[in-house]
Amino acid sequence: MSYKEKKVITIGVVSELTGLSERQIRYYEERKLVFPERTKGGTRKYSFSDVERLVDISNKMEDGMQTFEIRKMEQKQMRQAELREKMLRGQLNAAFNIRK
Amino acid sequence: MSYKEKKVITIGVVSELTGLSERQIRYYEERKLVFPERTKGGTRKYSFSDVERLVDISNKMEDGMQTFEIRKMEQKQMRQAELREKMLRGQLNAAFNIRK
DNA sequence: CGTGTAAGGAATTCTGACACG
DNA sequence: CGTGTAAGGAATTCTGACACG
Repeated sequence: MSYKEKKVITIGVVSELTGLSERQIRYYEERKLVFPERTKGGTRKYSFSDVERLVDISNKMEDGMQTFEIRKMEQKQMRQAELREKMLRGQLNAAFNIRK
Repeated sequence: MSYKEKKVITIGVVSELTGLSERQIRYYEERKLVFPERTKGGTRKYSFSDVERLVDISNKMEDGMQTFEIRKMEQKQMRQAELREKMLRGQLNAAFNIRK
């Protein structure tokens, strides 16, 4: 796994990197927008990817979007990405695998 | 600056990532082999690059090398890198900048 | 020299709740 | 709904020191 995806950053540092309060960061987790890992002791650990996501969320919140709208939007993008991949696979199969 | 160089990881996580004890990690800092940053409160923060360096140090220690030898070796590599760059610059100057 | 450990304290994080709106 | 805050406790980290070798 790349460094960008590795969950190693504590919430205090994430707060500094994003400009968000720890309260906000925990709340966005409660609303299923970010998914930190935990140490054995229970301390949250985030990735740089999470930090990017949080900055993105922050911008959308400033634009007046609500958390459930953001979540819905991300899910939609997820579904579309899956759809694109599925279609691509289908075309590849059709092209190379004419007969079963 | 790239994610790899950003100092964001606390010593506990570094310990897990490297397999080194916190004691060892702090000692290698004392011996000038790693240079973490600090939070306002004084907590150490490391980069993924530091983690790589620590793994490297760990291997050298297992090979029976002493901390001062490791430091000396790294300094030598540093000097050689500088030298190579200086020579490269000189050649570029000679090629493109014939007259002052 | 390199590392483990117990010690005491400080910084960091956690959760659940009340508040405002 | 989204966020601030005070509260109490637990996890994490820090430093300086003693120990072994």
